[in-house]
Amino acid sequence: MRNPSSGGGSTSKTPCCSKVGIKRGPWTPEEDEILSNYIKREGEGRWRTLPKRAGLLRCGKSCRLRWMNYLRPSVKRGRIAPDEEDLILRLHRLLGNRWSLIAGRIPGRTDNEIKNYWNTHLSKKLISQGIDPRTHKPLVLNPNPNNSPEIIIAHDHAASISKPNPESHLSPGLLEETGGSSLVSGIQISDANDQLGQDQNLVVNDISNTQNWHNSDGAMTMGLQGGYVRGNEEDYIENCNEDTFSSFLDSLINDNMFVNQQQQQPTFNPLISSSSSAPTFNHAAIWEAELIRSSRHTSCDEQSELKNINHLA
DNA sequence: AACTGCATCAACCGCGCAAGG
DNA sequence: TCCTTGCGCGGTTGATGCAGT
Repeated sequence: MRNPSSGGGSTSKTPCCSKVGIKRGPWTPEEDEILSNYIKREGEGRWRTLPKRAGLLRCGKSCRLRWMNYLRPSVKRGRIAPDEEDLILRLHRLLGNRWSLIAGRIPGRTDNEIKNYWNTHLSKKLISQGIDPRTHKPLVLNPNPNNSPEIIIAHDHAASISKPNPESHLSPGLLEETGGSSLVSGIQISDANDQLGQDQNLVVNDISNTQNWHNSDGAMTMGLQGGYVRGNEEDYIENCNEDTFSSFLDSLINDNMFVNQQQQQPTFNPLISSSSSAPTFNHAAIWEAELIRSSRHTSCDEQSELKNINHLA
């Protein structure tokens, strides 16, 4: 499948994958059975040593991946249902390419499966609808008269593809608004070329005045206006808990939210807008930071969280 | 039947984070 | 405080199957 010499954790961090004699490529039914039986007997974990203990000529990472994405009893096989697709779309708009978080809210689906489905189906679907799959905002036609029509990414895409500024005091994964317009409403579209550099300076040097955040995927843009005092941000984050966080996220993916917004904004398109009412934005900003912080520690609460979205899934 | 191009998805890769020594 | 180890994540690759010619 791949060149064995090229990879597999060539660094010291994952030496197991570079060992000679480690099998790679597709798993055989026999290997699946060995792995399944072993994990059912001994439980998950200790992936690094699991292959040796189980008698498999695989690296630990490969075993974990196979179990997580295929062999786990809870993994649901088969096509993504329309309601699941809808949920993925909403969650992606909120969370960006945080596939594990998205998968954690769709029972039986794995991050790998959702990621693949997104890349092969949903992103193309959105593009065909004139929506940037990364930002969930409308693609804009480049009015360049010299060339044939060209689709370019809307204003804030520069932020979505740039790396977090290490000097920023925002949490990793958070990026400041670098585009040319406010996105508080989530539906305001601006010229892709306007004043990018100026805004970048604004962000770096005067972040306290920046009114909008969005994450590294540009998926969730949130205003800090409307009375939110940035100095209280840390308090908010420190005092929040997983249950409240879960409730917040659930509220964001709840149908009622979109219904209400449509009532308030007749032209509102839930697929392309990242908007919400101002109070929600304030909370969203807080929770986005918390989301980043907790992104690697949500599994322990996922069961309870899943209960909260059963009505959606 | 043979070939080509495209779509799909399982699996791999490299990186970052957290925990422990 | 530093280093090592283990784990998990998102991005990417490549084998495979299918449709079209």
